[in-house]
Amino acid sequence: MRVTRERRAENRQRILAEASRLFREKGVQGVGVAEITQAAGMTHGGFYGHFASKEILLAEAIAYALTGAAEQLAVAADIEEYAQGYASERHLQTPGSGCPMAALGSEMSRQPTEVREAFARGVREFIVAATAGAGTREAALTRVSGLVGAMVLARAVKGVDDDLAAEVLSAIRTAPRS
Amino acid sequence: MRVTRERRAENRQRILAEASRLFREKGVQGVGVAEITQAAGMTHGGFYGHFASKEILLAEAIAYALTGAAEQLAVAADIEEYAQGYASERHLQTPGSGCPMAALGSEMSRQPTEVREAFARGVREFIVAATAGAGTREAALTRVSGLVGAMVLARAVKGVDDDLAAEVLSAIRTAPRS
DNA sequence: TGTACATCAGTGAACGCGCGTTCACTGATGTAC
DNA sequence: TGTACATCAGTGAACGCGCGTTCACTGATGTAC
Repeated sequence: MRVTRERRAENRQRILAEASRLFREKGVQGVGVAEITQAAGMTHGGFYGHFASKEILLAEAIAYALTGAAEQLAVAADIEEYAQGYASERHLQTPGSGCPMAALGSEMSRQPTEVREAFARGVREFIVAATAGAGTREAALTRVSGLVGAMVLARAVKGVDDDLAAEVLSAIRTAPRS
Repeated sequence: MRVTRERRAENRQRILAEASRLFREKGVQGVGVAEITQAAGMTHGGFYGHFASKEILLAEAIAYALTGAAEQLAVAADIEEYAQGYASERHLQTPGSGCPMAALGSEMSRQPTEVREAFARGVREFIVAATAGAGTREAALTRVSGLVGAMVLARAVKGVDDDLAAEVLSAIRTAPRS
C-alpha cells in the first residue's frame, strides 16, 4: 500500500484541509480522527504517520484556517468591505470555510497550550491585517470583536430564530455609524 | 436513602446551578453527568430522577445562566456601566459565573433544537434588557455582539498572550467612542 | 400522637457505545547494484 | 535500463478508556389508620 512521496504529501494536505473544515463545522469534539481521514480519502490507521495526535492536527488546522482568514482580509479594500462579507447570510451558513474565531472561539479557552498558541498567533496576524484597513489597532480590535460576536450569536440562534440571526448581522454590518 | 421533598427540591436546584457553572467553565462536552452530580453532593444514579437527559439539563442550565445575565444587566444603570464590568479582568477569569454567550456561544450552533431554543429565548430576553439601556435595539445588538466577541477572543488567548487579551477587552470597553 | 407499611430519592454496579491510539500486516515505491 | 530487495504509507482489527444511561437495591420519608 505504499504511495509515492508526492501522493503522501497530498494526503497530508488533504487531511489538514478536511480537518480544518470539519472542526469548524462540527467542533473539536464533534469530529473524530476516523471521520477526518475518511473525508481525506483514507482510513484512520494512516493518520499517525502524518500527525502525532489529534491535538497536533488541531493546532495545525487552526493555523491553516486563520491564515486563510487573514489572506481573505488582505484581499479586501478595507475592513469595512471585509465586514460586509463577514456579516453575511453566506458566511452564516458556511462555517466550514468561514472564520475560525467565530466557529471555534469559545472552545479555544479549553484547549491545550499548543492549540491555543496556534490560535493566538493566528489572531495576532489577523489583527495586524485588520489594522491596515481600519486605521488604528484599537478600531481593528473593536471591529473584529463585533464581527466575531455577531457571527457567534447569529449562528447560535440560526434555525430557531432566523429573524434574530439576521437582525444581529444587519446591526453589526452598519456598526461603525451607530 | 429517601430524602424529604424539600431536600429533593434543593438537590435539583443544586444540580442546575452546578451544571450551569461547570458547562460554562468546561464546555458542554467537557463535563459529565457524574461530575455535575458530584459537585451537587450526590452520585450520578440519582440524576435521572431530576432530569430526563444531559441534554435537557443543558437546556435548563442555559436558561438559568442567561436569566442571571439579564438580571445583572437590569441592575446596571445603563449598558455602558454593564459593559465596563463585562469587559473586565474579573469576568475574563470567571467564566463559570459569567456570560453564557461568551462561554458557550460557538458550541450552541451544534446543539440539539431544544437547547438552542432555550439559548435563543435567553438571548432575546437579554437583548430586550440591553435595549432599555442602549437607546435603540440596533445599538444594543451591536454593543452586545462586541462584548461577546471580545470576551471570546480574550479568553481564547488568555494564558498564551495575556497582553492581547487585555488589549481586546480595553478596546471594547471604549468602543462606542471609537 | 403512635405504628405499620407503601413510596420513592438516591446509590453504585453494569451496559453499550464511540473514540483516540497502537500494531501486525500488505504491497507498492524507492534504491543499490 | 533492468532486477532484487529494503523501505515504508496506508489498512483494519483490537485495546483501553470515558461517558450517558439503566436498574436492582436500600433505607428514610410520608401516610393511612
